[in-house]
Amino acid sequence: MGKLEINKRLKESTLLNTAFEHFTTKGFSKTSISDIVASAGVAKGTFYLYFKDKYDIRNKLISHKSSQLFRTAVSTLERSPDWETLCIEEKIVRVIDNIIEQLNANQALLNFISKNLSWGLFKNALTSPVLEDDVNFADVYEQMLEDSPYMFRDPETMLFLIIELVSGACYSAILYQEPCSLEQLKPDLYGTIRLIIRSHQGELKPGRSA
Amino acid sequence: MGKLEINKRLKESTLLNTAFEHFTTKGFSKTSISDIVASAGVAKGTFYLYFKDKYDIRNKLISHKSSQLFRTAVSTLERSPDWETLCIEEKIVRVIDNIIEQLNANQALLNFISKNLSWGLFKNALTSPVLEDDVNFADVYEQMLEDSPYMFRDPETMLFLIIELVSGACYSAILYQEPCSLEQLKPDLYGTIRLIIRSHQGELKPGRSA
Amino acid sequence: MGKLEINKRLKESTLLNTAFEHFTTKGFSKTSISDIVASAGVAKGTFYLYFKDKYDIRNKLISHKSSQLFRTAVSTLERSPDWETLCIEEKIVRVIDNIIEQLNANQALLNFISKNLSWGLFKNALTSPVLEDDVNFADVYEQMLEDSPYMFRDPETMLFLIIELVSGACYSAILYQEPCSLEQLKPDLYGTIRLIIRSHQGELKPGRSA
Amino acid sequence: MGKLEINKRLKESTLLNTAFEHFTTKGFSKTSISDIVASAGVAKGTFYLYFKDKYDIRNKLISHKSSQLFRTAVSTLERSPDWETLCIEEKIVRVIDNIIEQLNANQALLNFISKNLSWGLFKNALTSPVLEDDVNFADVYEQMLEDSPYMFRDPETMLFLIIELVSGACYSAILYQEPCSLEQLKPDLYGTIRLIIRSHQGELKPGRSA
DNA sequence: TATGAATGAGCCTTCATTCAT
DNA sequence: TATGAATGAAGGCTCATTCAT
Repeated sequence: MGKLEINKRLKESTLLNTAFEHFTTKGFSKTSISDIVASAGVAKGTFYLYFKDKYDIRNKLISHKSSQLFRTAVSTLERSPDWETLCIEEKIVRVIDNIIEQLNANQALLNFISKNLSWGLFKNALTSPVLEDDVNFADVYEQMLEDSPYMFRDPETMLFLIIELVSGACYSAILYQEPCSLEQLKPDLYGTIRLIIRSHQGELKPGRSA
Repeated sequence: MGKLEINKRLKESTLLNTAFEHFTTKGFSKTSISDIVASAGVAKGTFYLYFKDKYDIRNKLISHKSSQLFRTAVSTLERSPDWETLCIEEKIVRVIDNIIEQLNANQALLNFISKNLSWGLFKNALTSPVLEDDVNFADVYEQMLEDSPYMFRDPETMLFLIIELVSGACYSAILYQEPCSLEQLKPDLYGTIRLIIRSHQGELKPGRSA
Repeated sequence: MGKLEINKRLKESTLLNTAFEHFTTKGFSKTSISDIVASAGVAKGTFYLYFKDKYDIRNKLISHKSSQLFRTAVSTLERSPDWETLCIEEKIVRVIDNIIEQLNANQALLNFISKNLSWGLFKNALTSPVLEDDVNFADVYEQMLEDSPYMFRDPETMLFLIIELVSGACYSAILYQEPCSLEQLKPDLYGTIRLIIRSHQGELKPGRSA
Repeated sequence: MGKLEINKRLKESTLLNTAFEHFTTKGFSKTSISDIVASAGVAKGTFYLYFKDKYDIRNKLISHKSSQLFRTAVSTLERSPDWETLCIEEKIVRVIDNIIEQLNANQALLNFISKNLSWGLFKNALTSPVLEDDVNFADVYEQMLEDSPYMFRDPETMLFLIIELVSGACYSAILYQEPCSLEQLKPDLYGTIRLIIRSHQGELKPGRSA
């Protein structure tokens, strides 16, 4: 990678970071391109060399940040000594919990992602990383399913239901303590997630034992 | 209510209707006050006699429309001969189903509501009607709980979980057929709702029988 | 006409005047709306209350200025004691000559009009005045034809040919002395105009004598 | 001409061609340098190695295209068996007619040339070819005059008047059918051209017979 | 000769809001 | 209560040109 190429990566990354700063601080629609480039220390025209428009940078940010949440969760959890021994239900709940805690600690990020996320964009984020080291969560999920001794009916819908539930619930509970605090919500929420998983769980795979 | 009072109500109502038309057609941020007042046939200044600003009319609209969804659902269902005999689980699923079908038939409305709804605004919509004949769903819900022979743990959270799940899932399934069509999603979705309800359902109330 | 109405007329007129100043000084494409409103002493938004865009004000200006050229020519010439006695050929040449002299004296105007004029716009200018007292040259021309004892074949094409010839020729001769000075060109030009007129001139009208 | 020299010519020619494509398709001011270089497949900076700026390439294009019109007309007509026998009046009318038909068949070119042509640039085009095989119309015209048995008063002005007349008239008639279609205009137009020529035509040259 | 990333002034236009009438 | 002319900051975006490589 030549010097010039590195420089370009750097610039794109700077723009993404400063844009994120502004989006989370004062919201997407109140952030202007001028704001972004001023903070990034580049000219306005430069912005348009890297991104088609404001929506483009937003979508790339969401993809990137979502991916990052999963990467952090997975790489943290994989280090727990008991990870490999856990059943899929437990694994999923732990991943969710880890992500929720990340969001709880970074409410600006939660606000930004929730307001701008759609399942389509999200699915995309999980499969096509923006930056090179973004994790591909789809692979991780598939591995979990494979490792499980059980078969699963419609794993995509299962994930979808879980994510929609979690994403709406967290937004409200973390940011507004509505209808209750996150801590109060968690048991119920995780209970519901387990119910969803179990209701999609089928028979033992041939030649496997629980 | 004097003639003048009626006239005012009429004007407010006209503004709400034309604003809704524009918001659902081209979105909130692309609708200008000019658009609204032009369609409503009043002067720009007049708008500000009825609403504080653009956000004000949007919020009132969401409240009103959400309320209307419930009112329509409940008043339709109450006419079914078997309504009174249904258990609460069945009642809730039917209400949800009715609303989902309304939204499926009116996707512009779904789009508008989903993009702009938050639990806080929503709860508000269900308890404090904007226009006089908007139903108070909180009362209906409470009545359902009272009619049920069972006790319920944390009914507000239960409703919250259900609504967050449904709202995210519908948005994606109806508008984008993601991760599957509405018809394909329904069994899973309603199954999950029933799981949530059952997991909150407690003992028989004293002196009641199932 | 109310005070407010007068004020609006005044503002439109001011905008037209300052726009003309800029267009003729530094050209259409190099004049910005900012330039215009700054000189006119109004806010930028105000411009758009009076004109759709830059093209709109340009077209209105051309119409207005073209009309004015004819009005000035005709009203000047009508005051000559011999005007009524002149034949149509002579009248037309005098009108053209008067206009050419106006343009010779106001080369910025010539430059502006020539670069932006098209026959369509021009015909429009001659028939539908922008401001109330703009003359309707079409009426004057028709009157000339009527007053003439001769019939004319295709008078619109005749006028068209004359105007296209004059407009191209003047532009070059006045502004660049190409292929010769205006004074040197005039005999030839007017000779050609007379030829065009005569070639369209037909028989005596019934019951008329030359 | 070395290989390198050829390569340069080729690049210049490619740039001219793609620029022409864009100018005629969407107009001069709406064509950007980016558009041109992208189509030409060269880098932006390269453009400035061949042309001073956007105006430079436009002017060169006009010169080239105008020249081409004449070259095509003359070389076509010279092939007619009767060409040598024609009088100058007839020759000029045929050249004009040929050019008009070329423009009628290529209205984008007409539009581009008319909007950007001035007598100065035009005269330049006819005398100083941009590319090597562009014809020098001035020579052809002079030859015509020489071949004619008649003397001509002020042949440059004569040509000037004809061209200004034709250029304005064609623009309007071909592109807008105003004030009438090209076919309807032609007799009048060519009649006028003949009148102009005849009015410049003088005595027989000494020692010549008609 | 050729490249193309970077520039940044400048463009047109929109629009929520105010206020004199 | 109602009007609608006026505001002017702010917006997103373009593009001719430069210059280090």
